Amino acid sequence: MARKQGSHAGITGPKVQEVALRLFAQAGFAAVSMRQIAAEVGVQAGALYNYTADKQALLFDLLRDHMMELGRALDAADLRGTPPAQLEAFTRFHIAFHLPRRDVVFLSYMELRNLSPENYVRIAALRRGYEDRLEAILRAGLQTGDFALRDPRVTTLGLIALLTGITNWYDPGGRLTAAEVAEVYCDLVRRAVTAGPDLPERPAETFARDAHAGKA
Amino acid sequence: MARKQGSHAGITGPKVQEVALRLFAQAGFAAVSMRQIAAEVGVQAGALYNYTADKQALLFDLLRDHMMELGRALDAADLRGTPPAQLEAFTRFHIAFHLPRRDVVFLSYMELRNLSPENYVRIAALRRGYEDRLEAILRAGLQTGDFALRDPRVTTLGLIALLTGITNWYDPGGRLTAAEVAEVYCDLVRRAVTAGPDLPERPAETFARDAHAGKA
DNA sequence: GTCTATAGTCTGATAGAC
DNA sequence: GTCTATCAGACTATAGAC
Repeated sequence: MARKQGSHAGITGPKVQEVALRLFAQAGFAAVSMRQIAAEVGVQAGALYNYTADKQALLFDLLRDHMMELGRALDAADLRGTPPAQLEAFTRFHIAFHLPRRDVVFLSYMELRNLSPENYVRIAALRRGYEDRLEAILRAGLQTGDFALRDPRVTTLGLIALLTGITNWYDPGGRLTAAEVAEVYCDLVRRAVTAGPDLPERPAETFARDAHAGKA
Repeated sequence: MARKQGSHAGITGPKVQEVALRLFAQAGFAAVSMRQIAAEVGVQAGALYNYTADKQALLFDLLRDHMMELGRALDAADLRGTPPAQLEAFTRFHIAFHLPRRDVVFLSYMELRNLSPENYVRIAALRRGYEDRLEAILRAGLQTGDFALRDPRVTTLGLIALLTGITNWYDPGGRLTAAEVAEVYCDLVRRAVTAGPDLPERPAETFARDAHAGKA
């Protein structure tokens, strides 16, 4: 111990990402200094620049890696069956993926504004791709008549906000297990969009006059 | 014009709050300097300290004023009638109040971590009071049999996340008017919690074993 | 790959003139 | 109530020794 110098590639690199993620999530990107990160990693500030071009690249890499892992995990998930079955599978996938990653989820929403314009566009495109996967399920269910909803795009954004919001309050040591929370939310999501005999009077898609224009 | 000195109480004071809110929301509390705020207000940095004890008091005052105005506005809203009517009124109120205040809503979620512990407790208590108003409506609807849901507390937090999420994507110049968005969300909220003849098999409140313990 | 040292700039907050 | 001037420290990023 007490080694003050030497080569640690393969150890320091991942540790920089880990520490930066934790500190950014706790205090905010702008509030965390490169010296703080270096101190927790166990090196001097200058050494960080062997692993990142600058502070903002550190943030971008964290967000990009998160979004790409999300996409890969969804690809690997089993989202077959009828639209209601797909919706339940998506709901459970979203909760299961996001709940253990509360730090980076918080970062993904809070620190987009600290990305450069080009980097922002890249992250936003990845997010849009994920949203589109849910929207496709909702549209399929409209076609089959399983779902009744006024606007697939807005409903998509609403459901994702509903589900992602869990990460803001969930306490692993709290009253409910993650599985119990997932049950509550599966119910909410399913009932929010399911066509039922009690509510036939409203048109399914009142505001779809420009549904593919890109804007929400 | 070109006046460099003089007394402007009653003008500068509110302007400091305005500018601070806008800059904090745009760039984050930690990323905004007192000099930046002063420059946009049109004074020198030192003059700000006539209006705030320090930078953090500026943030706390913004959040406290917002939460107290929210409470007063809800008190003034017409939330009578059956639980379903109350729920629709709450939904419309929440959207109407939050949509024109996107900056401070964003601040209220993102910058809680930059409050001192005492200040955090005060803001959290105000928020909890607001959440409890919705939870009371849900519990009333469970009693009357109008609503069916598994957990009033979790459902409350879910619905608030759903509704508040609108502020993250809504574009006043976009495809939908605020009134149209409100219709979509009224539908989602109502259907998510309404007891219907199609879904009688699930218990209304499976996880309520500790519903008043304080933790979600 | 990590160290030390440093350049150049910005920070929150205060003091005292007017 | 606002100004100017200033303190003491922190910041990102780089240079060069090892």
